[in-house]
Amino acid sequence: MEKTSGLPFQQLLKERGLKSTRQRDEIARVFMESADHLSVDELCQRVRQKNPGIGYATVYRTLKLLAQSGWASSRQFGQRTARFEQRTEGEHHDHLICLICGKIVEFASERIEELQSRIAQKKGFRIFDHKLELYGHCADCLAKKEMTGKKVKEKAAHE
Amino acid sequence: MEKTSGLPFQQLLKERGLKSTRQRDEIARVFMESADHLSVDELCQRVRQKNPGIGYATVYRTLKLLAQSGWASSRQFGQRTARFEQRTEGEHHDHLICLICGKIVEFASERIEELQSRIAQKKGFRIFDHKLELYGHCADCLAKKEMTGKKVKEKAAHE
DNA sequence: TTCAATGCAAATCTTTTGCAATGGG
DNA sequence: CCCATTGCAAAAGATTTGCATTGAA
Repeated sequence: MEKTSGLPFQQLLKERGLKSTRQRDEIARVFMESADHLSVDELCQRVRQKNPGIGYATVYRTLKLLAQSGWASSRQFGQRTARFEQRTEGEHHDHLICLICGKIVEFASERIEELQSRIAQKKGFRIFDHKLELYGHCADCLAKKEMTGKKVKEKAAHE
Repeated sequence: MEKTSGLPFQQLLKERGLKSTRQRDEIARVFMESADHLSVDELCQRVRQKNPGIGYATVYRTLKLLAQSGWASSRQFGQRTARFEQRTEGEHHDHLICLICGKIVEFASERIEELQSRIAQKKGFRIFDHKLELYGHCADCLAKKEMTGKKVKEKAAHE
């Protein structure tokens, strides 16, 4: 399985018959040097710090491009705004999400990764990313549920 | 691990200190006897066949309730409309998704399920549902990519 | 009776698109 | 030059919310 995210951005563009532009390069650059879980809005803000005038639409379009090429991947935990994170070659983290209070706990499992690759291979896919989310009730909310009849107030999807 | 989805809907409501209403009961009933991958819109249509006048908002609210309680789970493949499916006790299917053309292939892996349960248990969660999606390029799109420079037209996120 | 639930419409919010202008190759 | 890309503003949706009314308990 060859590395894709090691290639320079320009090469990726050429590979797909797309043009390299000031905006694309800048968006990609800023994205690549940013931390995890960036929203489109946040990315746009940062890009505009040095390049005012870059449009929201362009950020969306570039991000879509990055995602399709395996450089970025999007998550929508709270089911509102999508958040993007860089796809790093090795490590992944997955998430446990509480349906009541919205708490998110990260975890990682190499074993699961392996099984995933095997399945993908069998189906002829080349996988760049995966998303594994476990939904349920966290320990805290389970405890509260014991107090039957108490209405457990839900926390709004945040962040 | 006790079954939650075996309980009658009314019991679930009482357990959470909520009222049982004509609308809630009907929405839950119709939902439970429907097939997979129902959109909110579709569910609303069906409910209205027998109960015209039930509001969209109520369907959303009830569905949210069902989801929080582990009866329903939502997916957002194409990242547009959410689709809900009943959470059946045993079997799950997961998805391989092509980032270029949008193709979706289903698969199932008991082994992965097991690992998931183990992780959840370790973190104190009671899991009702999970979502596993593998993103990459399908065999077809990989083949097209060989023809470097050809712009591979993307299919709009559909359905 | 009391307060949660409903229905409607308006409000929000995210993401997409049409189109004229711009700029890469 | 030609056509893809951009920016803007408008559009398109999906989901949520405010509020007066209704209805369970």
